[in-house]
Amino acid sequence: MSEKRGNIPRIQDVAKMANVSTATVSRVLSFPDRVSEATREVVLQAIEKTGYTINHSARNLRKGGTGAILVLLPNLANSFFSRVLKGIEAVASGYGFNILIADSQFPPIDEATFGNLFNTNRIDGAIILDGNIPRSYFKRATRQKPQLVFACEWISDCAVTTFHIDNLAGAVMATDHLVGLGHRKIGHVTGPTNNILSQHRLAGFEQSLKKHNLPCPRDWKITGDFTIESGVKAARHWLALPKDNRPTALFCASDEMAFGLISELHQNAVKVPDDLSIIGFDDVEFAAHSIPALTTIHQPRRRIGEAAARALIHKIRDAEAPMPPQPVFELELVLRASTAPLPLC
Amino acid sequence: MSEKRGNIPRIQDVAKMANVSTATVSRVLSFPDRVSEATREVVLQAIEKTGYTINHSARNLRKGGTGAILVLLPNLANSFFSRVLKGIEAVASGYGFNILIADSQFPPIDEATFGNLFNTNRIDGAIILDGNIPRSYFKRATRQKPQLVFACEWISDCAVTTFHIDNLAGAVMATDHLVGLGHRKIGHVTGPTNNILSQHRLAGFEQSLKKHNLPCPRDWKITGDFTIESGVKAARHWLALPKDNRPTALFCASDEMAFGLISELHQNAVKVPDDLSIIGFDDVEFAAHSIPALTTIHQPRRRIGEAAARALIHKIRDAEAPMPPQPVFELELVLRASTAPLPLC
DNA sequence: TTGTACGCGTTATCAT
DNA sequence: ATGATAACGCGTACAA
Repeated sequence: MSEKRGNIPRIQDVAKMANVSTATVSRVLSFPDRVSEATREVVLQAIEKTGYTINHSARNLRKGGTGAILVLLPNLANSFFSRVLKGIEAVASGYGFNILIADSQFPPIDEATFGNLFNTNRIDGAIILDGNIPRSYFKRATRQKPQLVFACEWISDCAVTTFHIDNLAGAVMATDHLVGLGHRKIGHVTGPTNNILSQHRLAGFEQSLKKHNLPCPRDWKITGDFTIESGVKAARHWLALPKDNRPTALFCASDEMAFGLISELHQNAVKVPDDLSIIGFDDVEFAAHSIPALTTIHQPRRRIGEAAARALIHKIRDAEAPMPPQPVFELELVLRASTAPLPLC
Repeated sequence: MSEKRGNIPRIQDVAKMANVSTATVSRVLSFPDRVSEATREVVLQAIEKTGYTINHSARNLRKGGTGAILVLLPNLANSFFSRVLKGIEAVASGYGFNILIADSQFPPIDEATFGNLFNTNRIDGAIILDGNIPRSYFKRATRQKPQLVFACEWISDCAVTTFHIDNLAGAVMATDHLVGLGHRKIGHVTGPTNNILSQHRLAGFEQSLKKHNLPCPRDWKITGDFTIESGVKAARHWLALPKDNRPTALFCASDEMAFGLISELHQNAVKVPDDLSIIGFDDVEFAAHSIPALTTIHQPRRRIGEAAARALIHKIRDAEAPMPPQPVFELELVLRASTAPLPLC
């Protein structure tokens, strides 16, 4: 009860109560092994009694770190990312790191804001889930750069560790599925053109079609941007196509777009999957409960977040140490009700 | 270019370059007014040239704060909360605060973890979005308690500022809507029994029925827990009710439950709204694009988050200052396709 | 194994 | 208006 200073207990108070030096208390906290059983016991009790907890500002100042990591994601309101974030949060908080969150797309982040965030004086490292941050942002940032890891998305030709699924393979799986159902006219609703995921998924789509000797006119590749709204627009695009020559199946680069698409088609009395088969990508929560339930490609969002966080913390602790091998994230085709065999007639 | 120490520029480097003392540099940063126009100019240039950025650990240590706020939410993977979080993030980062995120329900937070988080040595304040944190957790926490604000949910009889909509009024709006459509047999799918929101929404539901002299048998109040899965279960409950005496309309305490409900009904060939009208609560993203589009009560999630964050920061800056008046969050009945007039036959 | 003493980078206080 | 300097609380050489 005899602490100084507004009664918030400091390491000194513990030291006094335990009749040891502050150094010993510190050691008990950081390297319990370097302290004798007996004194450790006493110190631990004193900590308990005083209610002492470490002052992170002081520790970080002393150690030259911040104890914080930045998570930069395109859109916090998107449930896909919040799942990844959950994985990150779980491991980061386990290691005692704070999380700094920032949106990069809504609204778009400018260079000044980015520089302000991506700064050794604020964070020890960053997990970036947006592959469209301009390269120049990184170059101009402070000379001393925090550790960096990409997740889900990434910047090509950039020697930075990244954690993501094999998007091309996933797109092949999805397209193969449609082909397997007998569809011959297959279209694709893409993500934003400049997005790396869009590009890989488009490539997978094209690779599958080529493998099966199937054509894909320009008109059947509809540009979207991953959002529900762009799915709605894609539906209008499809509706405007000539009835005798339009896709009987569509591969959407995101579940969200598939939802928008199906919803708008429904407004126009087009039945999924009877009139048109639709497959999505991601397997968000809602895919299992939409009407019709959405066939899609599942990716382990949470595990990706966890892996990225673990790797980043590893880097922060020892920048030189070799990275542990990157896990392979398994993909899974989840069969539900939005795809069906091509009617024979 | 002549900084010491691993070339990360410190306030001293700026001071030297500008030929002033460190104190002056500090003042330029914190109280520009207390410095002459001329020197301010020089210092600003020096800051620019050196690429100096503030060291938050040092500042926080000196100031006796942490620069971080905790956001404790029931489930990060729930899109309702991620929207609120977005509002919080926007204002917190604007004021230079870091955000510490933690899940309180998945998995349930234990007292030790909570105490570890809710600690003046780690955070300056907390925004709690979970009304089911046991009171004892707060009592036992460190004597020095961080500032606290509730949002969305809250603990009753607790003299803590909270930001939330009028849930009872919202429930009345929803139920009145069903009554207005001619429904006389109206049921309710509740949230978890111990949840404050569930209780208020249930109260609103009952109040509206009473006002209209409508009965509500026990069987028509179905206990859920806000999740999609509990909506599915509610559907099975409804299906098991006698066909000649079951609700023709259902008010769901969350959109998620409404989705699960509709999805499961669809599996069983029950048509919404033809066979059963359904209204939700929250107006999450997806409500506008589900099939059928969901009639629901809209609440301004992002604004709630912003208001809570602003209030908390206000408290942190000056604990004694009177709180600004709490904004009134407007509710809105959003009419879509999941509710319809009771058929006359 | 333990204690002493200094420094981490900043800001508040007190001078000037 | 500006400068010198003493804290802030902790970790870690180094000495004992």
